[in-house]
Amino acid sequence: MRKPNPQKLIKVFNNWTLAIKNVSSPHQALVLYSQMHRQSVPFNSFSILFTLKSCTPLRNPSLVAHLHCHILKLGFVSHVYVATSLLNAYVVSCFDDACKLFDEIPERNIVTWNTMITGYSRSGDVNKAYAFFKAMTLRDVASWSAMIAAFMNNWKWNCGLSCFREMVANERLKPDEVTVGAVLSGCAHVGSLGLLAGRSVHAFIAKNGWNLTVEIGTVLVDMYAKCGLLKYACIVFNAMQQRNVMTWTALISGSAQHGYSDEAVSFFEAMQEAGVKPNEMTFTGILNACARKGLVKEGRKYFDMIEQYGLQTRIHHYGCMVDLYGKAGLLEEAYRVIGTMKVEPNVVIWSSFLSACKDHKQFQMADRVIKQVMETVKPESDGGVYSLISDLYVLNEKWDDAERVRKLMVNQYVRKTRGSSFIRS
DNA sequence: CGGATTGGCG
Repeated sequence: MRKPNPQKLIKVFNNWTLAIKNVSSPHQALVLYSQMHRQSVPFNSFSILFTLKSCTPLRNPSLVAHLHCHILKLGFVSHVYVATSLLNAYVVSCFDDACKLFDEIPERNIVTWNTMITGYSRSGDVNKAYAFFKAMTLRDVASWSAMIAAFMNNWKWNCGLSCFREMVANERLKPDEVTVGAVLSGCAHVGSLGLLAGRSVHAFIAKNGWNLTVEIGTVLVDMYAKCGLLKYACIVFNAMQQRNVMTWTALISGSAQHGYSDEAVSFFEAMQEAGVKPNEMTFTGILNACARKGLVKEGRKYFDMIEQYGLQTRIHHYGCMVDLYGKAGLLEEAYRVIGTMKVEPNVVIWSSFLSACKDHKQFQMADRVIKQVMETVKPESDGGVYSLISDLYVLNEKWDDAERVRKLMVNQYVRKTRGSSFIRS
């Protein structure tokens, strides 16, 4: 990896603000920012804006608070752009602080309000987001897109769709790529429930003669694939002029999700032939495909490929492997995978392993992990894994143990979020 | 001289 060199940027631009704008990491931006401070270079709104923007993805509340102090001292809170950018930084790191800041901002504009809609959306309070949306005297395309996304992300996909329809009906508003992107990713999120809506959005795109850009094409492919209409996903995919990793990943993951494992494998191979480099999510998709159909040999090959591509092996990847070996009855292998993990196993991993033990009646294998599972997973945080353990004891005719575990389960009606799909093989 | 905040990472 190349070492960042902020000094060089100053020489290149001979201008602190432009140097900050052109950094490639938040760290570089902060180095330049603190140097400006030390050398008493006067700040302007631009230098603060670029620093904020580059640090926002870090989602570090204390860093944001630190920058907030500087902004207060320099008197830039009254600058709408700076204040809004700061608000956005709080929205993604600490929403409570964002709310406090919003009340203190002396001058707000549409963008400031839009940022709050997204904030409430992210915190799961779609009603509050809608209250803000309604309270606005003027709304632009971004306001509508943010509101639609808020509905979609909070499972109010029918509200999101009627919001989109309302927008389309309004002559003065023109939905753009981001708007339909929000609608379509919402449709994809709810699976086949969103298919009808997704198709109507596709019709909208076609009717208006929009170009099938990479972004639009990818969300369409994702929507159709997640809804189980692989055929339509392929039609869109083939019609696209350009495709990127996300396009391929949408196709692969969608196929895997609906049990089209062989297709997923072919798509993965075709992607490699096309010279597109897979990312971590691509591997989650292809490993998921292998797990569903018991493609052990292929799964192992792809799993090893992750590091060959210089990517990190994430917990999802391990989860797929445990699932793959577990479903195939190779419990010893699954157990070995858990042992080699570089991160702590989570409840998903344990559930997957234990349910494989249950299916294959491998009680002694389950016994090797039960103690550890019960130590790391609290019964109130996940009842599902406790009922699995109890089931295993019952099947093994260890009635006392089964009873002991059952008593630990405080709430048997644990609500579980699950994907919805009517089209499932 | 210039250089701007928001809506979407599948």
